[in-house]
Amino acid sequence: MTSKPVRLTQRHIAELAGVSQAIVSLVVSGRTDATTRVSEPTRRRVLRVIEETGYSVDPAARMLAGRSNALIGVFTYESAFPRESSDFYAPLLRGVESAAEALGQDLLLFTSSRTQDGRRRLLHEGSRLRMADGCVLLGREMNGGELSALVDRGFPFVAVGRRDGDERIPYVGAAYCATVTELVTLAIERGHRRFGYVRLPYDSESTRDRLESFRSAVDQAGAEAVITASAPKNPDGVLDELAASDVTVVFVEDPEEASGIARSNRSADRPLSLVALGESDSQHNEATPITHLSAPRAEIGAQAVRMLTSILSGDDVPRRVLLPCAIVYPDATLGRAAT
Amino acid sequence: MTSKPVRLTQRHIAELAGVSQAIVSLVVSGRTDATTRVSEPTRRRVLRVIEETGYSVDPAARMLAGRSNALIGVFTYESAFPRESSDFYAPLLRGVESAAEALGQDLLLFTSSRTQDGRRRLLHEGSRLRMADGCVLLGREMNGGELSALVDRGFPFVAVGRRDGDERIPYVGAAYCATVTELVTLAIERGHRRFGYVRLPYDSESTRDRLESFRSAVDQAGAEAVITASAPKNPDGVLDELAASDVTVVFVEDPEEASGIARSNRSADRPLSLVALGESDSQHNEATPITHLSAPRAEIGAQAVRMLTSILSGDDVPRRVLLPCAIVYPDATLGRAAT
DNA sequence: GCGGTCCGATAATGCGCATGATCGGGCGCG
DNA sequence: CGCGCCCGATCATGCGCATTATCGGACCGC
Repeated sequence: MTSKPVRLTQRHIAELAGVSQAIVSLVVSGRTDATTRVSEPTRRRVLRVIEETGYSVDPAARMLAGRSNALIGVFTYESAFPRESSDFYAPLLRGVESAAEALGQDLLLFTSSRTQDGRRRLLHEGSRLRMADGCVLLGREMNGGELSALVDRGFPFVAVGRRDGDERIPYVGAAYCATVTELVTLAIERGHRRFGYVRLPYDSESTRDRLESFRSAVDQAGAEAVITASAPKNPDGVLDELAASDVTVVFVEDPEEASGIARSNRSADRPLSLVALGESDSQHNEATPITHLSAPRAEIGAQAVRMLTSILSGDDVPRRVLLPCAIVYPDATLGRAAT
Repeated sequence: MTSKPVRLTQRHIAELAGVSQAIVSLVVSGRTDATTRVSEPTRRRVLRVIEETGYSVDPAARMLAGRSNALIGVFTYESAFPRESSDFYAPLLRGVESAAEALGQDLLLFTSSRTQDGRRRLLHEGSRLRMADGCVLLGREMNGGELSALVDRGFPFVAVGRRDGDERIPYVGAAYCATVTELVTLAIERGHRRFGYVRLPYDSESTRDRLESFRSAVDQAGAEAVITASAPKNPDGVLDELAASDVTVVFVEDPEEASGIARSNRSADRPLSLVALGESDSQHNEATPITHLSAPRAEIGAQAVRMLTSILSGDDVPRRVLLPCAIVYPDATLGRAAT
């Protein structure tokens, strides 16, 4: 049963309705230009035939003929539907989807990109990026060179997350900076003077951003900062190390790790104050809340899509946007320092 | 700084390489037909120019010219990245993504045009369905008429989930039937004779499927079935009602509801045995496991994509597939009936 | 009655690519 | 030397649509 579908075209519709193909085109695209018009009876007749036949415009042809196709590319450096760090992608994609929906755009997920040690490559021979009008880029880490190359080629895109390497790169990110400073200030107010910081092992704009804001805020307040590396498997070790440094409050970059540390911490002799500089889905389910910073991921995704469509339509909009973060449970695990 | 999008075409490449456009086409599509050939030096020259310029083919044009584009459409009746029933879509999409990746296909998510009371419409004027080579359909409920219309138009697609309305509809689903029967048999073995069943309020193939298998398996065993409606807000009420009917084991369709009922149940005087006929993500985090049935969602999604590509390449493959479910924690909440 | 105007519809063209038809030239063979 | 052959490359066309230029007719005012 090999189906041989006779492709319906505007020409067919035109014949059935007794008009020219051009009229059909005008009707379906709903254009009511000053220079071109369709009489009401004709329009109705065409619409009726369309309805009866179930015709729909061939998007490829429309795109080729010069009109954009309302196709937004979504490139994720890792799997878009991961089992693990779903708390990272899921809210972003939710935002992307809802904005795309609101704008009448479809989403093109580049799943076919060849992979190099688990990560997808943005540019490679036969890249299909151009299939979309423009592209939203998602990933914790991105290759700055690739982004610059994209700019060079005039391909419209928006990165999600701060990318300061090349100033021509448009992005939407989270204003970690301000909120981290705010959190430090809060801790100072509550009497803390020695700050621990558990940092993530990799070095991206956002990690740097957070660390720098932390450092400078702590310095500014004349307090002390003790930076230590992440050790997800060994929360006790991290805590011991920091406690030995006499810190009274710990800032943890990775929210998952923060959960582990929080658990150890609760059973410690003298629990430290704890702040997570991020948010994981599991934190919602957690019985005991942690004071943490929350990036507006859904909003960031949505904003990225909106920025992209603005760019595509030639509007002159700000191309580097940082959205404010929230402080969740400010009183949960950020207590007063023992005096 | 409005970028001048100088669209690179095969003609440009051709000029730069000093050949004709046709040669470029042959090189990029890698066709080595018997009738057309390109000498090695020429091919290399063209490839070099392509590399230097970063050209890649315009998919719309290629599509229009009749070649497929390795583009798989994904249509979800609801949001693809929902906050709520993410346990439904997420594993399916994970499977879809991984299969697409393995097959070198990209994914086109139809997020545009949400028209009828929050549900997306599959067919509507201006549908972009045809931009994809074929389409995978996801959703708890689908409009059978629309599916038939798709078949009529010869559009290649595969539904996820059993759709028996029109026998021409290809699908990949879960073999609930066999596993529900298995679970009933297990309960019988453990001495249960009066079975409660908490059903979902809507009527789709899968709910019907489960209920019917339940009914017939219980009948077959000469046991009694008590069917009651879902009442997610009132687990105590449901339990009381069933306990009053002297049932000793309860089958709950909705996994979320099952969690609620399980909680009430544990604190009851005489806990009933409990079986959930589905799986939610929250069940993984739950401290106390529930005996439940698990549909291989990721595998179903992957299989749907594979079936679609097979159909597209004209292979004659089975078009209605049900994948076996698993029974998880068979001993957790399905105990022996009090004698 | 005639030029002018506006309305409604059509003809013609090109978007970028794939592909069958065509072409030219080098070479072997008789 | 001439014929045919095949390799390598080009030409020409059409996919379905949007769009511009064009056309014909009804209607207006003078």
